[in-house]
Amino acid sequence: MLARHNGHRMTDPIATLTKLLEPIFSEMNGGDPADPVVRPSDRADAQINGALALAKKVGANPRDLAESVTESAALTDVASSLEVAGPGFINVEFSQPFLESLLAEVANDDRLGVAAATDLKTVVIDYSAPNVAKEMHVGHLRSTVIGDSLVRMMECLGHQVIRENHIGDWGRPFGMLIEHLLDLGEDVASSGLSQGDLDSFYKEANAKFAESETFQERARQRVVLLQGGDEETLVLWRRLVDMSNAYFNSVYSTLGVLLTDDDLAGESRYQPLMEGVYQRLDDAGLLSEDDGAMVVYPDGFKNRDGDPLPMIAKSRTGAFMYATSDLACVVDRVERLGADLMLYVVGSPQANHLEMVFSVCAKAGWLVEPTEAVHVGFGNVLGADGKMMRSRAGDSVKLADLLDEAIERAEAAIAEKNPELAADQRAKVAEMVGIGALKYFDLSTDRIKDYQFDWDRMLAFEGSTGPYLQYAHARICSVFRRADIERASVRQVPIALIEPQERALALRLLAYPTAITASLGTYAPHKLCTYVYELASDFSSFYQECPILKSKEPVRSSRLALADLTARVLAHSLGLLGIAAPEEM
RNA sequence: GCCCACGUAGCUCAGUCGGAUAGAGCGGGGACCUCCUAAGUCCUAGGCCGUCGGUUCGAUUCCGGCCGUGGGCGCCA
Repeated sequence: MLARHNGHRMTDPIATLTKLLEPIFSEMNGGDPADPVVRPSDRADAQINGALALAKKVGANPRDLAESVTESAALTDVASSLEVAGPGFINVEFSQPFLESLLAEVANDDRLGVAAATDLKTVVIDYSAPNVAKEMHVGHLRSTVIGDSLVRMMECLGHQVIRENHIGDWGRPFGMLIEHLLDLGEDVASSGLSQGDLDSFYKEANAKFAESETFQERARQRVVLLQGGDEETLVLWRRLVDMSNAYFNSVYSTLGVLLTDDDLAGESRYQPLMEGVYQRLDDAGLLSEDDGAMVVYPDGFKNRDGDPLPMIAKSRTGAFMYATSDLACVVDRVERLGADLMLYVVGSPQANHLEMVFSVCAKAGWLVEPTEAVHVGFGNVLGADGKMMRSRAGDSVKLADLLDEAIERAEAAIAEKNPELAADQRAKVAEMVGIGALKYFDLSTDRIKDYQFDWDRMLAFEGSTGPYLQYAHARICSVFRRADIERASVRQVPIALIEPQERALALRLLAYPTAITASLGTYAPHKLCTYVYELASDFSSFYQECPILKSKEPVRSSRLALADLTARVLAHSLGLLGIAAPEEM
C-alpha cells in the first residue's frame, strides 16, 4: 500500500492516495494516464475530483466513474470512508492506523519525510548583488533574503547549488571612486568605509564629479588605467572592493544568510570573457551594425517606434555593455560550471533586459533545453504612503539601519512581554526575532508583488508573522523543559490521533514535503511561509484543546511525541526560510 | 504608442493543474487564564474576486476587450 519515492517512503497521504488511484484512473481512461486530481478538502481529509474531468473526456457519467472508484478495493488500507458527493466528487477520510503509521515514519526520519529530488541538478543562483562603495538598501534585502531561501530549499532537495553574488565592482564609476579615495588618503577612507559610511563616500565622489571638470578628467583617465590593467590602479581598486566586501559581510552576518567571499562573482570577473563572447556572436553571424554600435536582434522585441529592438553588444565608442557581460555570465555558468538551471533573483524592472539576454543566448546556442535560465523577479518595498520606501531625507533606506531597528524593536517587545528573560539571553533572542520578523515579512507575500513595509505588523506577535511562528516553537521547547524530558526520547513513541486537533495537526505535518516542492515549483518562498503559518496555527489549536503534561499515559507521551515532531518541522521549515527558531523567547 | 506585471473583506494579504459554501490576519462585536508562556484559543459580522464578453457541466483561476495602478521600451548597470 505504500508508494516509495527515491528510496523514501512517501509520507504525504495526498500523494500516496494519488499513486494508488493512478492505475484505476488510467484503466477508466482506456489505458492512458489520467490525473485523479486529489486535493485537500475542508469537508473531508481529502477530495478526489478527477472523475468529473475524466467523465467528460470518455463520455461517461461522472457519478458512475466515482462510484467505481469507491467500490474498488485499492483504497481500503488507507481510507476509512469514501463518499461520492455532488456531481462526482469523492470525499475521503483517511484511516487512523494509516495516518499513524505515516507519522511514525516521519518521526523516525531525520529528513522529516522530505525526499531528495529525482532529477538532481546543478543550480546557479544569482542574488544579492550590492554595488561596491555603495550602501545596501531595501532592494538588496529582497534579493538577498529570497535568494538565500531558494538556496536552502534547493540544497534540501539534494541539488548542487552554486551561489553567485554578482556584485557591481566594475565600470565607469570606479574612475571617480578611486580618485576620491586618493584625495581622502587611504587611512581616512578605510576607516570611513569600515564603519559602513559608504553612502557619503559615494555621494562625495559624485558631487566632485558633478562640480569639477578637472576631477572628471582625472576620473576618465583613471577608468582608462583601470581597464588597461595598470598595477597601481588595480591595487586601489582592490582596496575599495575589499573594504566593501567586509561591509557586505557584516550585513550578511547580521542577516544570517549563507553568502561568503567564496560566492563573489562580480562584474569584473566577466570582463576578460567578453571579447570571446563577442567573437562567438560574430562567428555565428548574429552581429549587425546600427548607428555605429554592434548589436544583436533577439526575436520578438520592439522599441517604441515598432522597430526591432536591439541588444547592444558593443557601443559606438567600442565599449562592451552590461548586456554583453550578462551573456558572458550565462556562457560561464553553462560551460564552466555545468549549470542545468540558473536563477536570477533580480527586481522586476530587469525583466525585459533578462528576456533579451536569454533570447540571444538561445539564438547563439549557449542556452539549449533542458538547460534553463529563470528570472526570479520581485516587486518593490513600499512605505506607508504606498510609494517606494524612502528615508525622511528622501534617500533610499540603508539596509543596515533597517536591521538594527528590527532588532531594537524586537528587544523592546521581548522586554515587555517576557521580563523574566535574562538580559544576555534577551539580546540573542532579540536578534533572532527581529531578523526573523523582517525576513518573514519579506518572504511571506508573493515575491512578484510590491509590499507595504510596516514595523507594527511585522513585529506583531499575532497573525502571520515571524514572531508568532517562533513562539509556537518556543512553547513546545518550554513544555519539554518544564517536564524535564529529552525531546529525542519521545521519537519512538507511537502517536495516537484521537482528538480532531491532533488529526488536523498530523495531516499538516505530513504535508510538509509537498509544501516544499510546491514552493520551489514556482520559486515562491511565500508558499512555504503559508504552510509554516498554518502549521503553527494548527499547533496552537492543539495546544489549547489538548493538555499535554496533565494527560495520563499513554496520551501524555503520544502528545509529547506529536509536539516534538511539530517543533522539528517548525525549526526545519523556518530554517529553509533562513529564520532561526529560538527555544525560549 | 507598444510590451510586461498587478487589481480578492474597512486595512494587509493567501487562494495548488478550472471544482462544492472564496480563506487568513489586523481592525469591529462577543467568549475563555487558581490550568504546559493569554506573545494564545474559540465564536461572530464583513465580498458584484476591477469591469464587460468568451470557452464549459462548472471560471477568482483559462482566453479576449476595456478601466485603474506600477514598471520597461538603444549606446548607465
